[in-house]
Amino acid sequence: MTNDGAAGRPITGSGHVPTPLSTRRLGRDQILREAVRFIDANGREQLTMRRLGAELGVEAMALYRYVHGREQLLDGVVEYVMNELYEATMTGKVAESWQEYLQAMAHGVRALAIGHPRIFPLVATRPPAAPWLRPPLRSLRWVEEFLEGLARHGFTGHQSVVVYRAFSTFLLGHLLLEASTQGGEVAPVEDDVEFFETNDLSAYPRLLELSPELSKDAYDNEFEDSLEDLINRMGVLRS
Amino acid sequence: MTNDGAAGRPITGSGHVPTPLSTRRLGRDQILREAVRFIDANGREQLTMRRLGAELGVEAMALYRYVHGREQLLDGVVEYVMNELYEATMTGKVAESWQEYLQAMAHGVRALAIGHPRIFPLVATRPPAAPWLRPPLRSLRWVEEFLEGLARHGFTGHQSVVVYRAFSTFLLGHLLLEASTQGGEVAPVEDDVEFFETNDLSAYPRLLELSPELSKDAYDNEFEDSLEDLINRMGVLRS
DNA sequence: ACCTGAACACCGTTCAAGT
DNA sequence: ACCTGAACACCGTTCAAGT
Repeated sequence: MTNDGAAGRPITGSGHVPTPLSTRRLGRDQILREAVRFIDANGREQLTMRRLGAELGVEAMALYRYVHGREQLLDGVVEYVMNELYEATMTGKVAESWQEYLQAMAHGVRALAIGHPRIFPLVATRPPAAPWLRPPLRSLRWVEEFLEGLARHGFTGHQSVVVYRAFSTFLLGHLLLEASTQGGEVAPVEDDVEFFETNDLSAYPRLLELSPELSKDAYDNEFEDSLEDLINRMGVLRS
Repeated sequence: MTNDGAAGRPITGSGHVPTPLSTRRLGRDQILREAVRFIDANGREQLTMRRLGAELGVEAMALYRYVHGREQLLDGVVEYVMNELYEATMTGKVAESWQEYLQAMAHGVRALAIGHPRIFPLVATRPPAAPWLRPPLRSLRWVEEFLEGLARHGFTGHQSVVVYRAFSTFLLGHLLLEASTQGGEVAPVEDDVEFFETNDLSAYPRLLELSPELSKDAYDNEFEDSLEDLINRMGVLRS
């Protein structure tokens, strides 16, 4: 598709491999970047070794030189967006209070979930590298830095673990929900239409009564309010 | 595999179709039950139309008479376990207080997650029928009854919606985490070994220091403690 | 060194054909 | 009415072969 024409490829002189212009040499980073882009655009069901190859102007088999297989490719995709998260959350200026710190971390992860709604379920559900590396915080480097930050703000080791656990659970619940309704496999409108066609809500009076309120998008408030609750709860640890 | 021999099948008399004994006639329910059993045993990656057919002593194509395709089959699996949940939580004796009620509901869903750890991710991540039918509570009938129960215990419609939202988020975060470490695609021991072989934790001093505490299984306490917090928070609504 | 062609063992799904 | 055989358009992955 984005193949820039083997026929008209400019040959750049001297004997050796004529590195195609613009299309940089294939490599793990380029592959992962393209995979992320592809999933963002088409959903993870559509991602196929063969299609990803085609998108990069190469046969599927060429990818195996850089990733061990499809599963490892998906792990690589998770790794890729976690690196984005690291850049976004860990390289800015330091927070003044631990409350601000947790706020910044939470909003950073949320931005990832909203920015890549079709990738976030992978971050949330791929089998983790270590059993205690809890989704959606799936990067050793990120978690190390997170614990480090907590320590800087006066948390003991034990307290940090409690915070890490509560924090990851909180993010998983809120963001997986938000991402999966956003990056919906089905367009929301079509969804509703199909739904009311095939389901007779009249058998469910309570749902019928509350469905207007249930349909209201309240993710922003839910997130902010529960985050504040979480932070308050964590404050109790320190007293 | 469970095919009981077309060769030795007993013909039961009069002209019409000789319903095979023990192997009941193929039907949607039997297919879904087998699919659930199969995923519990082998994981959802292994579930294939062809293999499921074989397990039922039939070619894959025969399944299409009862389920529209693989996606619908997975939806059916979710439906199946949600019906189990309904039986488990909604047909017992009624709770005396709303706190007891929420406790019972929460523990019911947790029992589902622990009882079917390899199916729970489906319940948690399949695109929902309606955008406001929030995972992991993926049954109109169940949610209707849940809201009904809240009303019985004196919650207004608006309050019920708030409770439903907080409750679903809570369950999603806690149980998806617990289920995915339990129904692990990789055995936990093998996991740890592989992990320490391929990752040099010495670059992460904080993780190294805290890894013993991080490895501790604390799901029981985490669940009970946060559930209590959640219930307390919901209590504030009513004041 | 890096990519490809051909091949293998699988998929989901359809449809005409068998009983 | 219910199941199957054959076929189609795909997969992931391997490996010897090309340049």
